[in-house]
Amino acid sequence: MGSKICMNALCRTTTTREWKRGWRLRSGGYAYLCYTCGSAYENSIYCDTFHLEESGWRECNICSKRLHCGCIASSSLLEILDFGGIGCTSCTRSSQLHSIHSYDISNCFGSSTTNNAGDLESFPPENQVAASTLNEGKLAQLCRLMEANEPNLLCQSEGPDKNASLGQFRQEEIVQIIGEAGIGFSDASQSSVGESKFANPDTIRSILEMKDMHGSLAPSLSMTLGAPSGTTSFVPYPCGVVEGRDKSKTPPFQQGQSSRPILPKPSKPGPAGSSKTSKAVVPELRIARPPAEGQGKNQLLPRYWPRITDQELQKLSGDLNSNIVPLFEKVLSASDAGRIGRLVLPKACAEAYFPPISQSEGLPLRIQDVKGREWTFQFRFWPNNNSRMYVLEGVTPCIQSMQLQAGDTITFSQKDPGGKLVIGFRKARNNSDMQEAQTTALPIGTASTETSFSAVGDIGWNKGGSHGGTINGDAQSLAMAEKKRTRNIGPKSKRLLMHSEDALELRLTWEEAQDLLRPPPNVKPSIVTIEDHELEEYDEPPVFGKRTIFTDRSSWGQEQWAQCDDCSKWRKLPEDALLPPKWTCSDNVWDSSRCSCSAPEEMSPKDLDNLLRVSKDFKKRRILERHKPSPDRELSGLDALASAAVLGDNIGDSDEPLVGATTKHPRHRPGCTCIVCIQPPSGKGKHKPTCTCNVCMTVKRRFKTLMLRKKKRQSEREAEISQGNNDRKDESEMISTLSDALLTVNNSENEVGPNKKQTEVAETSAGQIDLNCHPNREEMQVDVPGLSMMNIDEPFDNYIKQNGLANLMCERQSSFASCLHSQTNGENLRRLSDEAYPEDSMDSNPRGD
DNA sequence: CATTTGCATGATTAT
DNA sequence: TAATCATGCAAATGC
Repeated sequence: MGSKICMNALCRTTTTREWKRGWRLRSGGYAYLCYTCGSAYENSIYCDTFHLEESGWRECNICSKRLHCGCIASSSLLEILDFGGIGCTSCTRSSQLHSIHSYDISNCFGSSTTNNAGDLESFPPENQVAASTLNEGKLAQLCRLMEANEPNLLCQSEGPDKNASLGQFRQEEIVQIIGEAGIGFSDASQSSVGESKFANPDTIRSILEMKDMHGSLAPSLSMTLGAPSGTTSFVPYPCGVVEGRDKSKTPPFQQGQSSRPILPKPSKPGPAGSSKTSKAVVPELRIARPPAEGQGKNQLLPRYWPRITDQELQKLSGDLNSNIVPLFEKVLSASDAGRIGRLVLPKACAEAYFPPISQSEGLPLRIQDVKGREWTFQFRFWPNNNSRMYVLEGVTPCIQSMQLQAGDTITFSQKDPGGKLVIGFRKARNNSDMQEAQTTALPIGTASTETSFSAVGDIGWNKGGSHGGTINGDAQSLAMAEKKRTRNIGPKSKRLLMHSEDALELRLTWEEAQDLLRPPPNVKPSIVTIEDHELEEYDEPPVFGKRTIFTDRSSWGQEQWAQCDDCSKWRKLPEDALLPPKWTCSDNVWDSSRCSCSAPEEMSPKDLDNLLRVSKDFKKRRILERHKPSPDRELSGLDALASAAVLGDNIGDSDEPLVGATTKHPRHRPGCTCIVCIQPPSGKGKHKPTCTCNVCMTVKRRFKTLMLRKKKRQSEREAEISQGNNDRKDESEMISTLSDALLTVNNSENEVGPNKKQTEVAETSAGQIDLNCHPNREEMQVDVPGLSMMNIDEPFDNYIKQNGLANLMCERQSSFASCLHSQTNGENLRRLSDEAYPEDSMDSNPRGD
């Protein structure tokens, strides 16, 4: 299994375990969601828990057919591939047939297991030429398969054992594609060994690199990262004899390997212009490049792979008037960016690219910035658990001059030739931008969510940014954005991102987004029949469609409803209708009597209200199904809380105990804004009812939010009981108003207009309670026009009195929690207290304070 | 008393 | 379970 890295610069989670679903596009892009933050994983193609959805689209990992999964009644049509994802059965079968005709790739390129994979000099010249004629599509497929199996393999020398472990199917597929792509090899691969001598990843890589060497095949890679000859003169600190380094774990270098972005591949050129579409959204993908040569670079975690774009690289090379080889990069932690001035270097990076040091004191390292200025840092290490911890000391001035903060990325490159180290940076974008990127860019296969700056502003210094600390307009806005981002993410970028409000929201919006994927407009699918099932096959990636709602009313059967973009009237559609993003009554080809905005709505306001509510319930059930805890993945406390927030009380109302109530809470650290961490140290005085400290105000606010929700749910229940009774309408409207406001605040990326009905449909992505969010942000949630939180002060006080909680604010956290536990109607409060004071539900305070 | 320094700890991730 | 690394923390040093 390969590891995946979250593309979110502030997350960068690498995982091999958990996945969100996503899309793979023919153009070569992959988009899966980080389980941690909801951003897109990079180089991801497979998923342990890949499963067919009740609707939506999937692409065969082998033939790239686009399958409308909604047509698929049985998963027997698809096979879950060893490496994840799906393949249609016809492909898997044919691939197995094809595999016996495989070419002996290694023979073509020399011994794949003993030669250095990238050594183009070992290739017969005719092969190099031949390779340039490789069918790009096939190679792209090959790339995908390779990365599907093990992205890291593309840059690693792996022995046959490892190769064998990748699974039979996968190997066959690789060979198949190579075989199909092998038109270019045909001359040279005479000795076809039919019995599979499967492609070694190195060999595959060599093919890919040959492909890269020829600009015609990889235009976006034309910016060389190494010596254009294919061999490189760049071997930083090659002697690399360092005490304590485990040489046995360091495979030999792959000579002649030039750094290259591995995937997504450039979009296929084609008449359909799909590549245009993709590029329109994200002009240039930020792809992790396999690391350049260096001692132990094969151990470099992909999270540290440089992600400089070709454009940026070109700019940087131009600025420094030298060929630049990206080495690695690191997202700054709070410690790195703090005043302490120590930048912790990833061990592998330090040992790969920095000079070997034997003394803890290390040595001074002169590093140039992109402006040509020279900085001197102390490169040293600390002994740590029989290992070393490498740090760069004295980075504060540099960090400050670059105006970097935790979450930003610092990059290390090297001039070639010369080997001069170059330091650069990339500012992280703020969260809202990232969210936007999630919902717009991902589904069409562009996986970049990281940064949005121009090539000029990306790597390098802010224009006008100076040592003097004066900030010009651009930098000021940047600084403000950064401030905002920092507030949202917090200084502990990675850890605090866990289960943050934004992440939870992203999970939902992504799931919702899945439901919005539609066939590309004006494209007639070809129909393929597999095992008597007709499948739609599209050459174009899906597009975002219009949101519709489904109802599951037993008396009516399942229905689909859509809202006209012009008149906002709701129109009934066939259950399987798929709408384009923009849809109006005039597009209503199913009901000629209601194909005009002048036609009255089919439903009465009352029915409409019911419809929306039923739809919401339907959605809740679906989400509940999805979030149903499994032995593999139980909801953590915050997951459960988020689900509860989304689903109302469905979870909490059940007799089952809240799964994962003993949630792992992020380790409490300074800067953490959770309710635990913002409280005063224990034993330092009690709070009075009138106390307005952060803790009390937060507790109060959260209590109010809970009360509000409870009231809302209660109203809904009552309404359901007396269905059809208009008595509830006023209250419902009030709730809807609140919901609208919340959605407007929280869900701006959904293009939710002022229309109440429309926003209500989008409910699943809003209204969440997050006990770990910043109090200031919560103000937004309660700042509802006409329904100020102040209005419910009274219920809050009453509740306190009724429940004997007058001492609520006076008690310390533990007594608060236990007090709440003792209340009979405190289901929400119980959750609140469990989350707020996990010490009660955990074995101990991890910090022991 | 503030800051720096060196190391220890433990959360997280990789194997 | 091992490795990594972010950060805590106390001793050392400086002002």
